[in-house]
Amino acid sequence: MGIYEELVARGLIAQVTNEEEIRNMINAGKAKFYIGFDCTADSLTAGHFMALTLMKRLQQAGNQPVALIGGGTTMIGDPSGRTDMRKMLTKEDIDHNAECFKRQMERFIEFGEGKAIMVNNADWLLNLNYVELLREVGPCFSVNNMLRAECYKQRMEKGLSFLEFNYMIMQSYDFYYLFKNYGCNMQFGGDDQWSNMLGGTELIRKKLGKDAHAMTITLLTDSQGKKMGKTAGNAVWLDANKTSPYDFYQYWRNVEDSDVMKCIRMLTFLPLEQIDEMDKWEGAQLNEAKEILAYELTNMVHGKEEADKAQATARALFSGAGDMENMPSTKLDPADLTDGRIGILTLLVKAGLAPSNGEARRLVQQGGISVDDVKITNPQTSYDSAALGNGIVVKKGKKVFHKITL
RNA sequence: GGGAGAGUUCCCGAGCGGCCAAAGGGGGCAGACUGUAAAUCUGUUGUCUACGACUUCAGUGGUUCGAAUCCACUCUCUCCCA
Repeated sequence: MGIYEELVARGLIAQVTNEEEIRNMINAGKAKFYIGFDCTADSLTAGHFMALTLMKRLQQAGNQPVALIGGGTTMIGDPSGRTDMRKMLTKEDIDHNAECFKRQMERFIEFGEGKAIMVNNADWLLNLNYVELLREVGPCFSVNNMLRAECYKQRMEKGLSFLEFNYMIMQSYDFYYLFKNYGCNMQFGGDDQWSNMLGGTELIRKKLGKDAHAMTITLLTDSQGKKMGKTAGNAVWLDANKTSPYDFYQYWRNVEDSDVMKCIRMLTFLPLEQIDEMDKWEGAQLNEAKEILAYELTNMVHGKEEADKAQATARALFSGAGDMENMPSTKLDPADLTDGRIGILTLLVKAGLAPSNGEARRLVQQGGISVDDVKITNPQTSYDSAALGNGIVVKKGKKVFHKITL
């Protein structure tokens, strides 16, 4: 089985420009492909994860990845799937973010001589001259066609600024530039990028008379059709400081039944035969599949040691015995105490378990808080430094455990 | 540039000058039930020194005993015409 067939079997491929040619190319390891990453934050998210694994799979098959940091395009803002404008970042921020991205990417793909390369489109986009650019690529774009593109259609009612309208042109120019200067012959991206990517292949065809290819990855959505990789609107980060390995593990441990196998298939590197076997599992047995999913992904992102720790901690917390060492914890400052005591509400806020005092109060009153396995219902409850000295375990709801020490 | 309309809490979306911290839905959080699942039912969802107090309805200023509601100007967005 070639890599292309494997990608199909894993359900990763959404759309391709020319199936025959792409299959031959990537199966033979002849593709030099790029994936663009807009660097709006200083860490990649679980949403980028699939793109990273895809780069890895293709690299393993002998293809050469080009990781494109969108230092230039980030300054425009991709309108696909958005209603708000992105805020413009400074050059320093973008450089910093790009550095962070690269470090994270190195866990997945190998950079270096003859291996993967990283480029930043700020290097060529920022110095473009408006009139020159218009004359160079302007004639190759049909406004009529662009307006028909799905990503703009959705925005025709909500409003679309000229700035954002140009995003497709910038992305197309990237592909054209990479094709010409780096011999990059293929682009990958999320399925929502399809029209932007076609803009690039069209531009290359019109300017150079050559064929370039594009392929989109199925977006990972849950059974409700929402993009995965977010909890309550917050991204699940790949940076351990922003989302702890334990939380990362728990995110995947908690996916719905109907999504586990899809995630395992699309995101892990487990052999397909094994996955096909697991497909037969149902009911409570899926819990095992979730554990495998969580472990595999944590292992890939944070390494074996962290994955082991996260798994041990999770097992301990949910089954009652074993290693509780690595649960998320907060160390209080003596200054947080008044007269040597701290109230439960303040404690919850300090530990980040509740955003406000009122929220903390409600949690307590509704019976959502336990301390050292004792349910707390009185908001006046407080703890002294002696109790805190030994460390206490606060449980919020059914799944959130947090250790407090002084 | 001319004309019409809109801006409400995390999101969508009601809102008569006082009974509005603001209906309803979604989402979130918690409780029950469970398998760390889903579905379902219940509670809750501005902040606080919490049977009370304080700050919110794009912004600024005004009218009024009293404004999310009325007036003026500003900003942003949508639609129609150019």
